[in-house]
Amino acid sequence: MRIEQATIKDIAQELNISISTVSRALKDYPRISSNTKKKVKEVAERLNYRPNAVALSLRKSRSFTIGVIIPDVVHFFFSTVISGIEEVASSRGYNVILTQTNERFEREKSNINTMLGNQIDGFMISFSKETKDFEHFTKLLDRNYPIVFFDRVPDIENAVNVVVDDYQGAYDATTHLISQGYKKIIHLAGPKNLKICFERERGYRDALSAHGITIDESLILECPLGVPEESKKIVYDLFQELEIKPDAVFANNDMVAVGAMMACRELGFQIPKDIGIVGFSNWQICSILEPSLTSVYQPGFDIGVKATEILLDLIENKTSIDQIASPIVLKTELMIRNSSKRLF
Amino acid sequence: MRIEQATIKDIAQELNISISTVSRALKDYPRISSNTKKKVKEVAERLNYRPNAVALSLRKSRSFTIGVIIPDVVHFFFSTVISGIEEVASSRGYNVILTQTNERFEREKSNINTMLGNQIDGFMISFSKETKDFEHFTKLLDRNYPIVFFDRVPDIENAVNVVVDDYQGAYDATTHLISQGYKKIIHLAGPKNLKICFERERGYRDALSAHGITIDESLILECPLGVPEESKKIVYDLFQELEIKPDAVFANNDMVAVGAMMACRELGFQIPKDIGIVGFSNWQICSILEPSLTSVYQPGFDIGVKATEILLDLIENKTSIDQIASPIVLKTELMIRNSSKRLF
DNA sequence: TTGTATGCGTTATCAA
DNA sequence: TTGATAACGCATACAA
Repeated sequence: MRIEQATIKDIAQELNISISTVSRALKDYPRISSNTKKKVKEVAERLNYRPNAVALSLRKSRSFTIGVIIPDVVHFFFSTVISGIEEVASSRGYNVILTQTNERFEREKSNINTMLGNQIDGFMISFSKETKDFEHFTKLLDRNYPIVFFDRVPDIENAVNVVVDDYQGAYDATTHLISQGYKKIIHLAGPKNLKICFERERGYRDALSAHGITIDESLILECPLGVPEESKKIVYDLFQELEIKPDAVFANNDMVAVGAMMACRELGFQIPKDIGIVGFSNWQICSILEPSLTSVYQPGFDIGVKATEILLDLIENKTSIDQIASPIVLKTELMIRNSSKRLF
Repeated sequence: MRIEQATIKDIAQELNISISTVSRALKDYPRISSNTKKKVKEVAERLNYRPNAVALSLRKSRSFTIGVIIPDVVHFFFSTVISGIEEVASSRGYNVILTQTNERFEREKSNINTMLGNQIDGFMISFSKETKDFEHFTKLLDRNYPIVFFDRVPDIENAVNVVVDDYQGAYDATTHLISQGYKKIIHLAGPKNLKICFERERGYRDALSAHGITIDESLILECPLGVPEESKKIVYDLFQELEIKPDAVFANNDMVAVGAMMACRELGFQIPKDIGIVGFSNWQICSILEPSLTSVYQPGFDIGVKATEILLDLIENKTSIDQIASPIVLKTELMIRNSSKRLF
């Protein structure tokens, strides 16, 4: 049933030499005759020998595997991050084990536990929306277990965090709206326990203040689910309520922005003439929508790359936690499109 | 540096009993006194013992890990499939190792090789666009190695394939366009070496024939890249060329359909009045676009679930290849939206 | 230059 | 009911 992989034992038998010689010959140890090396390699080739990674893991207590824990694979941003992770890991000879938590705290904990049993060399974690307690992380960090957090990062000591500059991204987005003459700007916020969302809101607030606009708390609305239907309803209702209508929306993410667009459309407002809209994430859909959606680009792939490089360096002791200036903050970029371009 | 996990040896020492007794107690072997069991479990709990999965793998030549090989993680369809895979695997106690080929044949082969060294219990594969030679698959299949192919499946003996009914989906889509009064229907096809694309084209052709429409080969255009820019240009150029303009587009996927929409918009055609458009995959964007895009829903999550269930059953010898009626074909569903609704 | 023996953590076989 | 030991595949300290 299972494949019969050749082992160094098979090679040794075939050549009537010891397995240690084979082992050494395969790894080009200096003190092995080149003749032996040649013969060993020939047989290895012929038997299609591949080192048994499991045996190696056991021997070295290292598995050359990193564990990735994310809330949801089906999410454009996370999938780009995974892509970056996979790219670096694979090029440096590591495997990637992937699990999703579906935004559940319990699954996050159990996934970590399973992976621990699998001797993985380190974790890359973006935690779930439910996660409010970080003990399962600190327990590992205390024991010096290599973990790099990305995007959804915890505010705890010694954590190595890789994030995008959510604050600056939000600040730029809001400033852009202001510069286009929009004055009464709604913010559709995300769950506040997520630092990223908090930071985006902070950027929004600071941008308003910096431009002398008083912050109107009733214009900051939380969209915990982050789906278009939700934000559509919220925006729709808000517009019905208010006498003086807002003239712009800065959304915590693109899906939420889309909901806002839908609401505006139904209410008969023109975008960007009556209402300006800016999203966050710069998903593929942004350029496809009509009007195209201005959004803050988050370098997902780069986050994956950067975070993985750091993790592997930690694992291979090429660096240590105290040498890393955490958080590592990657730049966002405001992609200005038609949904917010009122002045030319 | 690394975590010091407790082993059965530690438990044995603490209780002054042998490791075999500990091993057996932990697994509730019948002939172990319940007193011993209780003590062992207590200590295990206290030391936070977790069985070392790597040692287990070595011992059993089973890793409880399945390898997933896909072209690209950053792809809505594949990410939904992964989600389904992860769901089933995790609930049945398996890990998922993920690699992407980036549509490269060489990476496909090397990824498979790496995973083989990792003692993974089986493969789930959707092959790359470059893959035209299936020897790396047949070599494994010949040795009875468990593989389940999904979506992009090879036409080889003994392969277990899980696909959606691309033919029927395309047939339904085209029939729908015809029923809405569209007559001159373009097909934006995918690369023909992919069976899924071939099947979609076949469905298109058969639907036309079945309704007495002669197939015009000049209306079948290949969009190998499958990005909006490409199909936009192709459609734009075609419309410039032709005297009698086509009145509908059936696209091989949603992105290609979006390109067609863009072209139509620029050419001043109204959708769905002048031109009807139908895509394939039913991405999230479909309902967000203006007009919303009619598309063929592919049950990605279900594919992942079904394929994984079969793979795990194969691995656990709950079924055998000859008992499986391959291909397993999952139903598509035409999601009719505004881009093709001309009659009411 | 090569061989022997040990151990990584676990299960299974045999013996007690 | 329990214990000693071999084995899974490999790397390596120690011997030769």
